[in-house]
Amino acid sequence: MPPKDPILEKIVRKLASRASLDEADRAAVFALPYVRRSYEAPAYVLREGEPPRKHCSFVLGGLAFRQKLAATGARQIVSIHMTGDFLDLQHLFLNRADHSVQALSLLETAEIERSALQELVLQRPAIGKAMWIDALIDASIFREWILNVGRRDARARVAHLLCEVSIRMEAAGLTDGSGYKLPLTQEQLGDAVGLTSVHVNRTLRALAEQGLIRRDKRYVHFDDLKALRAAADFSALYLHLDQSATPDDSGGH
Amino acid sequence: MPPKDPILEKIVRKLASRASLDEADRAAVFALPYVRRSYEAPAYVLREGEPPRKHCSFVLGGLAFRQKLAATGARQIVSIHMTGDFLDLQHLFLNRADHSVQALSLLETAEIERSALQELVLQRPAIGKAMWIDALIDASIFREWILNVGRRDARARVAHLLCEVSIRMEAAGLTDGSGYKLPLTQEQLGDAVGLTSVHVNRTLRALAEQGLIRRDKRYVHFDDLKALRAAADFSALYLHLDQSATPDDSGGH
DNA sequence: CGACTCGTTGAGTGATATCAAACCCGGTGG
DNA sequence: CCACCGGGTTTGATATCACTCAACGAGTCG
Repeated sequence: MPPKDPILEKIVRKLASRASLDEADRAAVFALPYVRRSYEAPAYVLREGEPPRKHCSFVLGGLAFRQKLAATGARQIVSIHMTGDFLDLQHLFLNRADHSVQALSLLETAEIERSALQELVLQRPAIGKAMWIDALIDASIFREWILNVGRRDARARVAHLLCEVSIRMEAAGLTDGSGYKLPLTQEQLGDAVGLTSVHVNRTLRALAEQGLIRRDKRYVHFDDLKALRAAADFSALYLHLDQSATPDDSGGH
Repeated sequence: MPPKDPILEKIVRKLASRASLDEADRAAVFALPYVRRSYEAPAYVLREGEPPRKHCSFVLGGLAFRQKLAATGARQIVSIHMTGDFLDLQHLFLNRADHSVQALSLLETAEIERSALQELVLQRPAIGKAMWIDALIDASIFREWILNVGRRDARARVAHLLCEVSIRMEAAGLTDGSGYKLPLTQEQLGDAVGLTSVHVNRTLRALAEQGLIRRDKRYVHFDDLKALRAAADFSALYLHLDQSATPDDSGGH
């Protein structure tokens, strides 16, 4: 067998963690045409209102976020993405982008042809299932964010975001669970939780004073994860982490 | 040909509006086993934390909503559903429910076997595509709600919800565009937009005083839809209505 | 006729926004 | 090496939107 492309290998691994792939599935992924690309920090991957791009991004490294704008000019970040995420699943079968996607740090991607990906998703049940799970988890996170922004106070909101980012980065192998370098400015943090950057600042300070986090510049460290989660009203159920660890293959074939 | 089941016919029509189905696709849908069921107003269709049900609901009539709870007991409604919606797509391939679904009014459904639906979605590309579109539009609405709750003031928030419900009800053939009977109590309205029922009440009054809506008990009437939409910062892009326009039922009759 | 739910209104409070200024720090150019 | 610059952070003072608490009214059901 020829040596496999290491990038497609990553995609295979990701999909295989969500549903069990047979040899034909793997071969189909390895046949996928793609190019590598990188985006500098505030670059747009996709702009609201545009028709979908010819390519779909799979994140190899770096961070990205989705955002929408209100008429007042206020911005709302609606999700954050990292290594291993597909950025375009949310538009895979839609005719127009309802939000923008931007690079948050230097973003490295594999750009896969959209039509080829659509084909795979529709024609290969196991791959389709894996992609469904990915898209559904995204949607679950959206729902949690509605709750976060709609019904929690500032303290819980930012604590919740800190927890989510921490856990997801850990799951993606980007940190251990004890802390990380905040990838967001306080302004962006505010845009993600529906607060002002000023208030985010005060809230972070309060969390630190209460001993829930420790900060050094951009780094946040969690000494008492349990207490932080309690303050955040955080339950990991909505991340459906069980579905990225152990594949179950009901419904496949 | 034997007379077709009128309920499965509805499902076929719905799917056909999203992707073009061939004869085999239609036959597969018509072969779906289902039972009718109805839920009385506050009944749960699905409870947060539970494993998925054996059946998936397709709404034939009435309204339903999704909700999540904060630790404080505060409730957040994260979406509203009506005739023609599938209620369980958001969990179709997940192992645990991350939110609850409840009947908002007398809810009439067709309950389709989950495994059969999974099978259809994965094995039949056209049906899979139609379901993808449905699920992705749900997700798009979630994103808009994050923006609504996170970055708009009370006036715009409730106006936005009024607009969305109006347009979706109109698209589902439940009203004309000029007004409708509010299906939500003010408390529920508040839970949907992240406000108190008291403040919703005042906000509705203000909208009425400004001539943006007219109210008679539970009925709301829109005289100046344009102005209301402006106040709501409403753009229908996120509903992706172009993708539900009833096209192409090739080979149907 | 109670008993209930839903809607309405008022008064007082509080959480978060706004406005404004200073500060910190890494980077750049003189 | 220093001066300056600019983005991000921090802090204070004040304003405001939405919440809380409380009461009452209207409709409905048993």
